[in-house]
Amino acid sequence: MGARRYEPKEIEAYWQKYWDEISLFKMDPDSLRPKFYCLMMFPYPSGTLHVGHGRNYTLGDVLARYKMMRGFNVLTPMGFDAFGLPAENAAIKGGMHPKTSTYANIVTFKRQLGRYGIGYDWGREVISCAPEYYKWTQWIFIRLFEKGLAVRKKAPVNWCTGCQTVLANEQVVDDKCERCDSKVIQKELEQWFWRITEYAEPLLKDLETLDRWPDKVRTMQRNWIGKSEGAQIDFGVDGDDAKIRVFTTRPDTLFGVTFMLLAPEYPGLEKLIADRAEATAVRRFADQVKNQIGTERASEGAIKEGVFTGRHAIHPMTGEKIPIWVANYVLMEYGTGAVMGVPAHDVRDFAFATKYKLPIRVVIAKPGETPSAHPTEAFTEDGVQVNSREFDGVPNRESYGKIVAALEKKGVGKPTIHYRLRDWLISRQRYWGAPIPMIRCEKDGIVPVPDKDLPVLLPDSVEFKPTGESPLARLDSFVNTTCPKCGGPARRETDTMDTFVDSSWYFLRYLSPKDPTKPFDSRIVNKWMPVDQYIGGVEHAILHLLYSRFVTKVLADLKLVSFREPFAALFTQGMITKGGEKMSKSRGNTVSPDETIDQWGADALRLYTLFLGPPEKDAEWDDRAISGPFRFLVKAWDLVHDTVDKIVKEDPKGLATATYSKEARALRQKTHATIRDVTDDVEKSFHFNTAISKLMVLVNDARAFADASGFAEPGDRLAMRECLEALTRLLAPFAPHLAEECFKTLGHAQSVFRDRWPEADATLVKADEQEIVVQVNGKTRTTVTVPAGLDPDALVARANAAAAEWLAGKTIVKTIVVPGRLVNFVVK
RNA sequence: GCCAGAGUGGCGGAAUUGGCAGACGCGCGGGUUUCAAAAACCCGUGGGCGAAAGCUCGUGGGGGUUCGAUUCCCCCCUCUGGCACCA
Repeated sequence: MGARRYEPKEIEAYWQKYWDEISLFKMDPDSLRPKFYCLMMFPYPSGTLHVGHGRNYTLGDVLARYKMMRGFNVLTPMGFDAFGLPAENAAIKGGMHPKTSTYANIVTFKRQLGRYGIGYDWGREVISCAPEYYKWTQWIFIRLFEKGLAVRKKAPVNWCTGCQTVLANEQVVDDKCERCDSKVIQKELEQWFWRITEYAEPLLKDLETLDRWPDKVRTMQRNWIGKSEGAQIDFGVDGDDAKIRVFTTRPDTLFGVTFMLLAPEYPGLEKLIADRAEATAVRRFADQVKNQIGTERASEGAIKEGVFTGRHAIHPMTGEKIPIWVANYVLMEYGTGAVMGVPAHDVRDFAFATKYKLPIRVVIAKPGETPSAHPTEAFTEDGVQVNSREFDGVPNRESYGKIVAALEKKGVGKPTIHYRLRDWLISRQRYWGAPIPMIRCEKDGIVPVPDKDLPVLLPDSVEFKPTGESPLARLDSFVNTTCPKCGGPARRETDTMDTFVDSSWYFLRYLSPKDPTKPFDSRIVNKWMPVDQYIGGVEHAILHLLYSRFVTKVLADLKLVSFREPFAALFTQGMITKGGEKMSKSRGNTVSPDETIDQWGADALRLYTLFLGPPEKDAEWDDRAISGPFRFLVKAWDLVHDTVDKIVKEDPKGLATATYSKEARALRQKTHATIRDVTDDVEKSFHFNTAISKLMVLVNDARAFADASGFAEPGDRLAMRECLEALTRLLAPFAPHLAEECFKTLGHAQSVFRDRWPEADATLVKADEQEIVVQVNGKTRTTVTVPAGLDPDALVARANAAAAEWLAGKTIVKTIVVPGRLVNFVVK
């Protein structure tokens, strides 16, 4: 029986304190070792952690500890995305001031992370709501303003009726607020935007360089940016000097245009209809459509409706008169708000034309076929031009460019690219965020706060009930100021910034968290960035990751950093579910790490979290199943403590020259195969679940060996010692407390994390014997155990003998030999 | 609708380049121990047939390629995620 029982409570606090004392997680700025920047998405400090949150930090901690053992100078910082609505909403409901509750929650989070045995370089902690941090968020805002990338403009914006503030496009899901699920409506407001659209092309193109990001995330970003190539074409208006510019991806269908469509919000609409008999009807229709929201209007299922404006456009190539309609399915947000209607080759236009009995003209046909004069559906495939004058007979892929060239020559069109991406609306009419550092002066207009006056402090005492206007606007002492240019009376901007601004650069601040003179030190940042491994939830696939990439590119263009992508590798972990649902306080299905640690210990919790399944996938939490990993820890502990006295005196130098029994050789083989497998699982795929299962197998095998051996032979003692030395190191990133304790038991004086990860000996990984599958007609009948590397003829002979029962009376037509694997006899 | 990803025992999940399907763990059944229970340990555990040896079916469904398919190809079904009147 074990000399000492495994008691997690007795060892975990000790080692946590010890790691702190030796500054295990402190990055060494002067080290010559290769750097490894291991970053986990910093959390919003809500009430308390649950084990679902814990998965993210556990993964990062395992990686950080592993990389330490591989000889890297590891940077693993942590901080808090501390501005945000939940704290403010709680305060409104009568809770504490957001600042008080946020800092209290941070204390809780840090304590919980500590109990997990998760270590960080806490000396680098950043808290986004601290003035020392948001000073630099404001500083970055001003740099963007100076570059013309932070602009105030009037636009239709998303307004969350629950949060009483505007939202970015990315924060609206199915017409609802991503955060609170309230209805989101459109409002025409003047707001601050960051012009991320200026970077649409590099944001798209550089995705190609991110080969260590999940394809899924790259695809999502690509779709979100939504590039489409086409042409802009100008149509004249009959009896008016107006021009209608359309964007189309199908200039090859130009000769099939039989009507024009305008969005109800089209700016030139009123001028076009003012003197027309149809004006009243058009206005009524447009107003009605404008009042529809989101999916009601803009979804494929929605009914296509429109009205004739009484006006005609002039076809740029044929001079034909084309009726102009207003239609609900034309969106002002995309393209120019005007579309050319080609019913023969666009399903939407076809539906519209059918409904309003508009002409349908086929201009692309399948080669060799005469198109129907009355098509029953839109033909959207490739073909050759017909009814297209000089382009007839040309395949549409070729005519595409030729038609654009012809338009260009006439000065009425040119190739164009459109993106779906919208500018990033960063204003928020709420309190708990970084104030936008701008001043409005009647004389000088919008003026940035001078750098020397930063930060613009967020005042503590404010009545912050949401009214649709920023709470700061009601605080005269905040609003009233003087113009930095003319010294006259001026008013401060009272909106605060979207919290995604705070999180779009925090990974840079970790590198000089206390620097009072600048947001980050370019020299240090250029050395440490990009992040070597970023770990976080897939819910940030677009929002945070796109914004961070954008800000990085802007900083690169400002010559403040020398890299254009912040995260070289990204890992997105899956959710942990309970009862098939996401863990959340409101569902009441959260599992507390504190209680789990009280019952099973931090190492068991970590191990079970990792053992649930591959970390990129969602996983279902089963309270009972943690007993498996716990029992494994007990077995590993007992194995070390039961055998240490018997093996400890052996000199490891004898390892290479000793003689080994068959069993001892098998143990050595298992040890080295496990080193190889666990290393591969960690290194290649983060598949810690299989790594742990292999360690379980090793412990089971080693236990059987220990029970059978009296350790009288030096070979047995050496093989066992080798196994335990490897086991404790391999286990260390996963179960660090237990590993440290066992490492000490084995006689080591320093931390296992200051030791080296074991190396597999390739010659020992190979087993002495192999079990070969013997098949007859592809069906497994038996197996034979043969010496490794037996020549094929001898192998077939052995297999033949073993399968005699199934081969009797048959003729062997063919024999398939896969060395080291199987022999298959094909018989008749 | 379009684009990804997935579908394997009662459950979570394993399976190099196609080569013993179900590793490892939970649960379950039986046993040891105990006055008893818990814990621990040992044995068993995909379905069907069989006393057993063994046979047979089996990785969402249907076809195909192959000596051999969870793996490759075609068609279909279901689920998850993303996009969705994007011109």
